[in-house]
Amino acid sequence: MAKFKLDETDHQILDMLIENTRTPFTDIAKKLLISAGTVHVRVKKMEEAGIIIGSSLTLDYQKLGYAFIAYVGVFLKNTSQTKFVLERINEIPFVTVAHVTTGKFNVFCKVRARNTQHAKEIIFQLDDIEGVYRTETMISLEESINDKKRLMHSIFKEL
Amino acid sequence: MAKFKLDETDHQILDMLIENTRTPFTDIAKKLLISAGTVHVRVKKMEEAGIIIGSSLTLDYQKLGYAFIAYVGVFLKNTSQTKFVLERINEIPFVTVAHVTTGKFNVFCKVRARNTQHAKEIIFQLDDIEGVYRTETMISLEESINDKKRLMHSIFKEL
DNA sequence: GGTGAAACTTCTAATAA
DNA sequence: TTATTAGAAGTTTCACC
Repeated sequence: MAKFKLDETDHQILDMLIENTRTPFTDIAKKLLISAGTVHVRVKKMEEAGIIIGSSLTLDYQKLGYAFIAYVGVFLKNTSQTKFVLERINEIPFVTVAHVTTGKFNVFCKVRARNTQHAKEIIFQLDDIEGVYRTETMISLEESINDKKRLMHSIFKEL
Repeated sequence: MAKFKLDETDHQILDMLIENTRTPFTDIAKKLLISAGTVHVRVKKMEEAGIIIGSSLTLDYQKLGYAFIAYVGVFLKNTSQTKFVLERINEIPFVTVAHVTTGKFNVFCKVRARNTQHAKEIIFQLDDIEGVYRTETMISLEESINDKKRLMHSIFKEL
């Protein structure tokens, strides 16, 4: 697919929708001094181009009782087992992200849990996977940045 | 604040909105065999309770030319500098997440970049922060899970 | 490309059950 | 708590710039 070219208007539309996906197109139109129809067409184009993949709610996992975040580095006995281990990892609930990485670890996961005890259970499941040599856990004491909007701004400035 | 109790209907509403925040309440109502007004009231309550913090677009960063993901572990010269270093990290564009952690590293970051060269520039900025002893980079070769919906299902099953 | 208006759909709040 | 309802608001299409 040819690279999609976004202009300033697209950026501003994305900017408002990143903040709140339910921002009415009429509001966006008013702010950008264009018609609501134009906003609609542009959003549709970005969806069709695959720039906008979807939209999702941001929930307060703390309020839901899941405040514990850990990162787990996984060492494999053998790199050839990567695919198999990833499939097993995919089956473990509360492992929310997994990356195959170069560097210290072979695979790198993020775990979201209720508490220490719960996290321990999840990490044991990781350790139990055949082909996993050992794991190394980093517990998050405090989350500091998580700013999709700022990332978009940085990207737009460069584009 | 008292812990908010979500029932099965709330779960299902969240479930549909997590998939697509712009799902019309009328559609949700039809599927759950309740009225759109009820959906509206429940969503509003969950927003007021702070369970729903907001909503955001999912963009294809690959298509935007930002396919490179790295995790960077940061070692500090002195733990007392954590706050200062975090503030500096916050100022670096393309560092999208930072966690204070126990375990191997003092601080742990996620970096989103265009390519290796770009990532190198960002990591140099991390290294240059006063109080940072050294950093250790893990490059993501492949992202494997990232499923908010499955996490929600796991949480709902437990609640 | 964009607009503006029409037709259609959805939201939202008040009322009633 | 939920349903109904009706007016307000938003979306989406399209003929025309």
